[in-house]
Amino acid sequence: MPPETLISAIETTHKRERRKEARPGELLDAALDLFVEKGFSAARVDEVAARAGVSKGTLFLYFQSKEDLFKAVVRENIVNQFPTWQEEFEVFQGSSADMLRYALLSWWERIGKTRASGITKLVMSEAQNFPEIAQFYQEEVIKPGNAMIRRILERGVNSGEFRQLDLEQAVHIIVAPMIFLMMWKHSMGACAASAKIVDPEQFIHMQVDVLLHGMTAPKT
Amino acid sequence: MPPETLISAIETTHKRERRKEARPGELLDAALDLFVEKGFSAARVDEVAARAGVSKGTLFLYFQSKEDLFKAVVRENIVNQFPTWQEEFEVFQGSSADMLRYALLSWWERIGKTRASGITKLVMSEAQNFPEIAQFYQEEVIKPGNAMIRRILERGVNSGEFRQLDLEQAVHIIVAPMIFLMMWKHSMGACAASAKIVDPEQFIHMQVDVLLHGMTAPKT
DNA sequence: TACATTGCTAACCAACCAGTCATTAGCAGC
DNA sequence: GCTGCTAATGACTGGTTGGTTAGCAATGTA
Repeated sequence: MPPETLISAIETTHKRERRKEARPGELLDAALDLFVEKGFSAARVDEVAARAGVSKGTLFLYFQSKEDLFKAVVRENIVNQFPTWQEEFEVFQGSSADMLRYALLSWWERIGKTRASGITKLVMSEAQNFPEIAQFYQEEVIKPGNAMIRRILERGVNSGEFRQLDLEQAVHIIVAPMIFLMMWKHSMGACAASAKIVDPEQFIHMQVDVLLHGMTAPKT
Repeated sequence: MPPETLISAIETTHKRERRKEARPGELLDAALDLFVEKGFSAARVDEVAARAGVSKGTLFLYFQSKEDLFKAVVRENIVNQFPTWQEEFEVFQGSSADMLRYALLSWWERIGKTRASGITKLVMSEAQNFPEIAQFYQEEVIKPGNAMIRRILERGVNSGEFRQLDLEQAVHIIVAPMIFLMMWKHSMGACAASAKIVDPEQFIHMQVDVLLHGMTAPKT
C-alpha cells in the first residue's frame, strides 16, 4: 500500500485549506514530476493530486482534463523558455560555430539537464497513442524550436562559414543527438548502471566538434 | 465496438483448428504488430490473440506472460539478425568510411525500415516503467550492437583513417541519429504530416557525410 | 464406432482508473 | 456568532485488463 503511506506522509499538516492562487502552480509542479516519472498514460491523476496535497476533484476544478493538465505543463516548462533564447540569439556576436555550440550547451542547461527533458521524451514515446498531444507539441514546441536552429545554420551558410547545406535535413542532424540525449537520460540511462553516458556535456562538446570537423583524420 | 468487428472479420473462416506448430509464429507476428502499434503496456494481450486467430487462453499456453511474449518478439526480430552482420563485417574489404556507411544503410534496410524499428522505440519509451525489459534489451541488443559499431571505429582509428576518438562517446554519436530516426518514424512521423522527414536514406547519407567531413566550409 | 490425447476456448477474477457531482467546510463580511 | 459564497472533497460510475482454469472438441488410433 504505497499510496496510503505517500498520501499520509504528505498531508499530515494541512486539513482543508482554501488557496485558490497557489493550487495551479502546485498541481503543475506535481504533474511534471509524475508525467516525467511514469509517462502520460501511466501517470495517475489521483497521484498527481495527492502529491500536490489536494484531492482528485480539486485537480479537475483547475484543469478540464488530464490532457489539458499536460498541455499546461508543457507551456509552463518549455514554451515559456523560447522568448529568452530568441532574444539571446538576436544579439549574439561571434562565429556561427560558437553560436551552435552555445545553443546546444544552453539547451542542455535549461532543458536537457532539468526535469523538462522528460516531457520531450514522453511526447516522443506516446505520440502514437495520443495524436492530439503530438499535434499540440509539433505546433508549439517542435516548429519554433527547429526554426531557431535553422536560423543559426542559415547565418553560418550565408557568412560562408558553413558549406552549402540542405537546411531541412541539417536541422534534423543537429537536433537528433539532443533528442537522443533526453530519451536516453529518461529511459535506459535511468535503469542499467552500465547504460550511463558518462557526461552529457562532454558528449555535446564532442558532438559539436564532429559536426563541425568530422571524424576523418586531417591530411598530413 | 471495434474489437468485435475485428475479431469476427478475422475468425470468419476457422472455428477451432489444432495447429501446434504454427501458433507461436503467428502469435509472434501479431504481437510484433500490436507492440509496435500501441507500445508494451497499451498493447492488449486479448487483441494479440485475436489478431493471431486464437483466444487469449491459447496465447498463455505458448508464452508464460506478456513480458515473455515480448522477449520472444525481440529475439525473433532483432537478436536473430546479429550473426549475419557479424559475418559481413568480418569479411568486409574497403575503407572504414565505406564500412560505416554500409553499416548504417544496411541497418536501415534490415531494422529501421521494417516493423522491428518499432521495438527499439518501444523499449526506449517504456524502459522506465518496465525495468526488467530495459535490462533484457541492454544485455541482448544494445551491448552487442554497440560492440559492432565500436569495432568499425577501432578499425578506422587503427588504420589512421579516423582521428583519435573517445570510442565510448563516438559510438553514441554514431548511434544517436539512428535511434532518433526510429523514434521519429514511430512517433511524430506517424502523426503530423508536416513532421515527416523527407527521406530517411537521404538523411543517413548526409549524416555519414557530416560525420566524416563536418559542416565547416573547406578553406579556399 | 469408441476412446484417449491434448490443443483450444469461454467464463471468470481481482484490481484498476478518468471524470462527475452531491455534499462539506473554510473564510470574509457583517 | 452568524451567513453566504465557493473551494475542496470523495464516493461512485461505467469501463478497463492480465492472467487462470474447467471443460469442450479436433485429431489419431484401434
